[in-house]
Amino acid sequence: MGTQLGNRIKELRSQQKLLQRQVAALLEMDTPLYSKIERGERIPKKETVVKLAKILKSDKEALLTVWLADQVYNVVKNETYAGEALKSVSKKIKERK
Amino acid sequence: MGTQLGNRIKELRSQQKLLQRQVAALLEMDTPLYSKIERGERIPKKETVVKLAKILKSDKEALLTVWLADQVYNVVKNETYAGEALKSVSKKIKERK
DNA sequence: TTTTGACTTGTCAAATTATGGTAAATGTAA
DNA sequence: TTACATTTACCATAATTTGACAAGTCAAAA
Repeated sequence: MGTQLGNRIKELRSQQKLLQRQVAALLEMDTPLYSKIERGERIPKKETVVKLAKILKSDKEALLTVWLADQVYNVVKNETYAGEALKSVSKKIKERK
Repeated sequence: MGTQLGNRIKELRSQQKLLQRQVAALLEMDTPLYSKIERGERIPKKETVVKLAKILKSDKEALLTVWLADQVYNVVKNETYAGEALKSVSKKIKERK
């Protein structure tokens, strides 16, 4: 399958009428690697997501959120107790200040 | 620091009056490694958690849930948008059947 | 149908991180 | 101190991740 981030940046790239090759160049990576990110075969670094937000004129917070969600999903996707675990982490997170 | 799983198994082990050395032997690992798991310096494999549930006469589901929560927490702990990301993953998880 | 350009696939070496162990240090109770 | 439980420090290896390159597919243009 794909990732939320991959789907989103592909959509944004189309809207901006940019080629993978062009975005890849701005990210200073090669096209195949960028292609893999769009298809969810690779998850980019946080720093790359920040650059992508600028290149694609998108909201940084929104992109970083889906990027993080993709990573969390990877951890829990095949787990029986994913629901309970997520709930418990949400609670713990809220307690931090 | 520490992990939920580490705290829980330490508690269970004390209740059973077992030594780290004994639990480690049953898990077929050495004591320092088991010690690290209790203190949250290492996250054990899923399989190890299942064995631990038997050794410590605990509920398998409960231990696996905290084990998974520890891993999710590791991914999001320093992230600004952790709350939103967790929420989005919870939603996605509920949709799967 | 041949060519062109965008995108994808497969593979690989290098870098990074995880894992599991040994030896030594520390703590603690008798 | 002595004996034993636990922790810390370190290290070698294994597994995973990363970024790159070569070659492939595919669609549209010529």
